[in-house]
Amino acid sequence: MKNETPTGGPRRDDLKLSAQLCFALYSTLLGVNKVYRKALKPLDLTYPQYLVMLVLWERDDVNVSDICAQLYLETTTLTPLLKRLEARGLLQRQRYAGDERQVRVTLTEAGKALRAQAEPIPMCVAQALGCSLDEIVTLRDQLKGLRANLFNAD
Amino acid sequence: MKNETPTGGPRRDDLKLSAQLCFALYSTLLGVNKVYRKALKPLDLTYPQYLVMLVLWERDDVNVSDICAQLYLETTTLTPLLKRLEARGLLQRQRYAGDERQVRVTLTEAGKALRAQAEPIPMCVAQALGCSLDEIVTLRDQLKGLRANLFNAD
DNA sequence: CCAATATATATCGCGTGCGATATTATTGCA
DNA sequence: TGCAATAATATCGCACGCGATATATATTGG
Repeated sequence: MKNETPTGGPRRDDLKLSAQLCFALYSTLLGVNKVYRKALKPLDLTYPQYLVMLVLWERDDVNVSDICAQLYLETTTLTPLLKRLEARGLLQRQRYAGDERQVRVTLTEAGKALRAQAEPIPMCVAQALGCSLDEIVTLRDQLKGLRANLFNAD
Repeated sequence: MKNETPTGGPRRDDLKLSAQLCFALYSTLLGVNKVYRKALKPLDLTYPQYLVMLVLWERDDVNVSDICAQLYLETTTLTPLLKRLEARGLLQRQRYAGDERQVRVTLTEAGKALRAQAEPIPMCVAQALGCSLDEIVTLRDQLKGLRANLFNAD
């Protein structure tokens, strides 16, 4: 027995738990965004914009789909976001000569300089999370597993 | 020693872990939305709209701020969402006679009837999550703790 | 070599999600 | 009582996030 109905599917309570986990994820992320919004206000960056900058600070000169893959986002989302960062002078977008379909994204000096200003962000976030390192690591790894399942579903 | 610097703050690696947890949350939720989008397509509901319907199916005739509190959303987000559901004929919004500031939300017959169509949703989601019950419960409860911290941070 | 196919990015439309602000109703206090 | 403070909801503007679709370039098969 355990968690199976006679036909092998999950029980009714199990289904509720899954829905509860999803809502916990949803509502917790609202809180994450709230904390990042406050922390990023001095930089005038949104959380997704900050994620893009993190990618570029780690490795400059990547194409759009590289960023998409790393951040689990669609080009549909990234193209306008990148254009906004370009308009602010933080990065440049230019067609790649070797393959004119690709657009290479590179940091400007202003984009590189912003990294220094972003230094206190992780500390703000760590303090807001306020939970133990062990818990953070476990949670992170469980979420990675969940994410893999969700993106592979169908 | 352990996880403290001489000044008592978190170490550099700890900060990275917090950021990694936040990104895991962010990207996992993208997957959750993806799964719900597909499951909810026959109902023509978004995930937040579905959450509102769940609230109302559980307890009808609530005011806007009740829903806000339950879903961790601002009225700014809910008002337009509720107006869309009202326009679709799933619910009604009317000022409460006892306190004209409040707006009471009640399900229409169509709104109640939609519940039957929503019955297979939790199963779709449970299958997509594809992890053990124990893990789901643990994750859910850890996230609740995290959420409380995040919403209480400053 | 050239047409069919695949790939990379962009455009459009719509629904969140929230900060700043406005509006109306209620409450509290002098 | 009357007026300031508070509360509940709404409006506006902007940035995601993605499905559907378009466009341009590259690749592949005949």
